[in-house]
Amino acid sequence: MTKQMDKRYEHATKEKEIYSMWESSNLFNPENTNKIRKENSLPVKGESWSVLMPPPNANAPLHCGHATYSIQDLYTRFKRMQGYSALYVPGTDHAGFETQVVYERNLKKEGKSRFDFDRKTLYENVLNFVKENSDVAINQLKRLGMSADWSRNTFMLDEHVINIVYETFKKMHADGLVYKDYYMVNYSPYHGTTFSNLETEHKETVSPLYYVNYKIKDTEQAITVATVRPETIFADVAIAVNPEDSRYKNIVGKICINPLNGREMPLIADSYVDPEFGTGALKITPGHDFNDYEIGKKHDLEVISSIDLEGKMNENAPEVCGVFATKARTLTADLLKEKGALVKVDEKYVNNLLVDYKDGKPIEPMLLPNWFIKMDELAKKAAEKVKNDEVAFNLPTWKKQTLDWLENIRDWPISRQTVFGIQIPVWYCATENPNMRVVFIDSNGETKDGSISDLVSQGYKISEINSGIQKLITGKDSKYVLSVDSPGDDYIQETDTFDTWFSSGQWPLTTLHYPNGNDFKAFYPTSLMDSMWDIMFFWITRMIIFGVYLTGEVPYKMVYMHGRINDAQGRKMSKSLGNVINPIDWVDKYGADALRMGILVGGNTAAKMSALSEDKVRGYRNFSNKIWNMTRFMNLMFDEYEASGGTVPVYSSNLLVVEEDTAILERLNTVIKDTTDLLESYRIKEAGDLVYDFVWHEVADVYIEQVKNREDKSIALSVLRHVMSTSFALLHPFMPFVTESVWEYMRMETTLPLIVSNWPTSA
RNA sequence: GGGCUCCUAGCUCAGCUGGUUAGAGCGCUACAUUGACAUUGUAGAGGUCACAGGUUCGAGUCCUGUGGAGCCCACCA
Repeated sequence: MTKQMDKRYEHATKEKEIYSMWESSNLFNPENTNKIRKENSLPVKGESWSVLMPPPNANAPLHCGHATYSIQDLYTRFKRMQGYSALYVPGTDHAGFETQVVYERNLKKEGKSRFDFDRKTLYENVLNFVKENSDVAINQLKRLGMSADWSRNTFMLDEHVINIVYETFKKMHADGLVYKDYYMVNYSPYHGTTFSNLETEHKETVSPLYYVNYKIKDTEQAITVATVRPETIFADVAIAVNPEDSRYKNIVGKICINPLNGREMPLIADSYVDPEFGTGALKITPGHDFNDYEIGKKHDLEVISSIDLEGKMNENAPEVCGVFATKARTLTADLLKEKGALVKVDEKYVNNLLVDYKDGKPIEPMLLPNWFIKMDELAKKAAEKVKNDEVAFNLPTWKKQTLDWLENIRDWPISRQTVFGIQIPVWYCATENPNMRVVFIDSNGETKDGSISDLVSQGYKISEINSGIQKLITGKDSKYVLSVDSPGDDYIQETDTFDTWFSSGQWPLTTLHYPNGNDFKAFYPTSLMDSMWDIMFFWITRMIIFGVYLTGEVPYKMVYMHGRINDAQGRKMSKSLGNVINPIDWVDKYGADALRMGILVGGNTAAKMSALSEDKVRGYRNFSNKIWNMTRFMNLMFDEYEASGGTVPVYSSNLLVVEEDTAILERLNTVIKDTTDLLESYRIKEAGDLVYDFVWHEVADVYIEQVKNREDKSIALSVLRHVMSTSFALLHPFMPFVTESVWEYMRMETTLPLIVSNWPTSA
């Protein structure tokens, strides 16, 4: 008699027990599982198989999207059972900017801001903030059943990670791929940092359109220009019209007068200007507009800035100097009106305002010195690999999109003005760069702002400046030394940090300890990369770029793009809709297996979206219970038969089976083959559906009913045990907990846990 | 403006390279339930596969167009 089974499958207690059994037996570690399989005479392939976890934000709870990590776990379990040296490498991210934003919100509640701290203190505070709850994500991932090797857990700010990132930067610098330049960047005065193009959005906004007259020099004529940003007129340097525009042909080449400051500006012709739009005349402000900057370069125009880094008007706009740009807009309009230059205002004009993706706050295009990576050569090499199918994609569209992006790539601005991140390893000598501007908190707690030479002559020591530094602003041509540690007492380190994607783009290298680590040798390139399509360009493509650049190989052989998990009605989950599902709630309620099945089989992970409903998850909870009760019933039959003196032989093909047995065994054989093939071709849903249907509607509904009436119980039970244990093994990657739970009730000779048992093979 | 995807039962979706009476889960209806499971079983209703053309012996599946939904990229002052 085996021990009694509960009437129901109690997922809450079972899942806890099972996971700690796996963990304490070290069954997620490929070296150990290989050893165990060998000891048990199970086949071990020499080959390794690996997948990296896209690092969730360390201290934030998981959202439903993270439940898709089940895909990674599914394949790890599948490959582990097939005898590969299967490794799932976990990790968490510092999520630099994201985390800093959250931290700053907390500061705001305390009535403080980032400006109250020097750089170092602020960094330490944010890091502690992250560390306080750094295991939130990890513990929840364990609840989902992730069989990741936690002994290899990597944090994005681990020392070895930072070192690799530094080495890469040095190599890129040595290869001439790094440069510093003034560049029109997406600057957010609100966040105090720049954003990459990928991190900005356009938001439809009603903005008044102002029609402004610019007088033409030595005539009574004027040219009218429409603009939504009159405050930038202070920085206007030209007016452009389309060369084909007959209305303006006779005035091209003349000089017009800036209505605010009287600057003499050329009237130029450029085909960029759309004669149909507005008045057909465009003011050119290279200091505050991306397109104008390009036109300005083409026509060799001066770049003037009228807005500073805090979003306030500067000395080039004396009438409104110190006023925030948005406010200055109406003030400037009033000024124009006074001067008789304002023709009319269209109050209902709708345009697309550039904002940041995080808070939707306006972006100010600004000319700032920035560190860049030259992308053309890097992208070209990566594109070649993609073109040659050195990496596979689960859908052809992802290959196409990757190539499109790689072929139209622009240089990558990698400096961010956030504190929480990996500081760029560049140092500036104070004496060689006397004009660098420094903002720092001195030993009296006062914030000082000025050029380094002025501050030194006021008696400040470089050491004092260094310890209280907040921000260093250097020019494009400032002299610098590339170094991780300070090259001397006279040096100040660059305060900019790397874009988070610069470090996470090297995730396959950092987690595996490139270039000399054992894991790098054993597991690179990895086998699978699974991610949602929204970070295709941020992350997936950049990992390819870094991987190819440093190792000559794409860091993974296969990219599986999964879709977004929507609510039951197919709507995107969002706080404002109030339809956000906490995945852990459903793990509590229905079990991790049920949630995993809801994602993996209830929807199609490869589709762009997939709806997740509570009904579905409940349905799969019922399936868990079905599995449990099938096992329970099999045990009751075994007990009864054995109590009457019978013995059930281990199944073998020599058994004298009847027609009913042959039928189910043949089906089992087909199911093994099809499930394996479907999984190998990444058709997860179909594989899961197949086993689900077989277990419930063929084994339980039909075969078990037949067994009830069988006279030859020994044969029937032997076949039943074989069919059940085999199909539960097929189900294990989908529903690891319940299948492992019933495994010990299979009355088999082996005590080997299912997780390291053999993947069934068809006859 | 450029590119892409989707439209199959009340709901959420499968149907891969075209081939028997179009499938699943949930929901619904009726019945059953004295060896496990009511988190159960059996049976059933329900679809002119968005629409219109075309290719084909044959189209949900391929092509063209129309309508609807959505996504990505770029962005007009």
